[in-house]
Amino acid sequence: MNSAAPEHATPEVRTLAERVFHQLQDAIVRGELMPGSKITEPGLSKSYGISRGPLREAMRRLEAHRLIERVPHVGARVVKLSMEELLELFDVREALESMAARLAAEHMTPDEIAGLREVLAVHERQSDLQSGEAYYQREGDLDFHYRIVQGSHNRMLVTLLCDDLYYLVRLYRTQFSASGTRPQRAFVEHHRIVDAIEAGDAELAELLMRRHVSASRANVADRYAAILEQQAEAST
Amino acid sequence: MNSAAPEHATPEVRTLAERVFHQLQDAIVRGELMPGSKITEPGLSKSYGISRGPLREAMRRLEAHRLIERVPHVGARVVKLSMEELLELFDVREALESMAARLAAEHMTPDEIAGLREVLAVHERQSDLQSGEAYYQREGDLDFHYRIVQGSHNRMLVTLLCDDLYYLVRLYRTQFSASGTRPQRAFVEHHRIVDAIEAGDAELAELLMRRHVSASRANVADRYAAILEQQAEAST
DNA sequence: TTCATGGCAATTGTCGACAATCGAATGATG
DNA sequence: CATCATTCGATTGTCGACAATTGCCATGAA
Repeated sequence: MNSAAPEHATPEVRTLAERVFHQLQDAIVRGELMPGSKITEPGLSKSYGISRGPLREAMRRLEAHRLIERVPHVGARVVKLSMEELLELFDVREALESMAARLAAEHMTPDEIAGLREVLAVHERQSDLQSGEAYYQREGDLDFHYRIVQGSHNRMLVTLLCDDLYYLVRLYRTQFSASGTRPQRAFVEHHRIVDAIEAGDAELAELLMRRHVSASRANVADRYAAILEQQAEAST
Repeated sequence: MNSAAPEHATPEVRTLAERVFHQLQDAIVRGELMPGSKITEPGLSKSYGISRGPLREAMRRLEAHRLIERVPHVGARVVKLSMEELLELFDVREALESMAARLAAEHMTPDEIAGLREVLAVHERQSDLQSGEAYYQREGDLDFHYRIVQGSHNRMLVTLLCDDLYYLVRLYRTQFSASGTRPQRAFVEHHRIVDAIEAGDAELAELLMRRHVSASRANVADRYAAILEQQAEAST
């Protein structure tokens, strides 16, 4: 019908509910629907031009992916993670992605490793540019982690991380992006992880990924503390 | 305090969809709806005496919890894990629960640790009985893991394991229950994990839990191999 | 026999309307 | 003036009916 929307590589849109689900997912991750804002069924129903049936189904899927929170008879609102919950998310990532790195070192194919190196090469070119850092921090980093998770060849792991948790990560990536020398260090860590995977050193890959995610978590925590302090100063 | 039976008798059933969701969840875990069997909306709608609206919502939630699989315009069927996927599930558990044990050692309160010891005591009394083993293998073990996960005080972790993955684990627990001396060894491992948690030794708790889940995985794999061999013999 | 094809029944997707429930504004009362 | 009960509006939960798509089965030809 009206295919004016910038649909890029839409995965399986065989039904209205699927389409509006992806649209809402994108709207939330891009920040168009701000965290904590309330969303009503009639409102979205009108703005998207569909009935409440498919919309409810889409919202149910968003709830399953933890992008919105619903309470019966009250309504739904876009998820708003507290700093505690954001750090908890990093703990889960640390556990899951270190396991993924271990499995990737054991099961990744040469083709997949080559693709991983290509991602690193792209990052290197991007990081030469000043403006490249923003991209690297925002989406490029996710590409790297995506590939390793998929390289684990563990469907359960892929579903949990790529389908469920990474949308949450993307939601807060812009807010607490890496700072200072963190991007450069992260880039080096990425290289070492790939080296370990290519060498088939599962234990090392696991250890490096664990430290990588842990360092990323610490960076976010530091940045949050800095923001808090700055706000405290400003209010005096 | 409450009995060791994992009857989360707090269904908090404020809506029809919630109720039929829990009913279906129970029916699947108890084996009344066999894995791989197809379920139709009109069928369940009639048998549960509700409209298709709430039923679809319940099925959406079941899909989110990975207890059923749906394909658009075709239908839904109860999930049927292959042995590969079951072992993948154990890998995820190993990563998540070892992290949970580490966090539990750091954050568990004395009260929670006391409750954990009480669970072990119940298990010891049960394992004295011959018939107790069955209980221990089936549900009692889950109690132990439940409490440690909740002791991590990490909401993300609790949701992922208790709300999502443990129902899958329960589905296949009856099929590949522990065998031989495994129950006794598992019991000893449980004790050592609690000791580590009580001592606040996070690293040790993490290591022990990792090995515990890994051993459990190996036991399932062995049992599966034995069953395969047995079937091969019978067919000759 | 085997394969393609057309129609048919069943199931899923979608819609609009009605009923149940909640939150907030309003007014009464100490 | 503060507190509480009540009413009202809006939103969510539920239902039945219609349209779209799928899989099956019979029919016929190579």
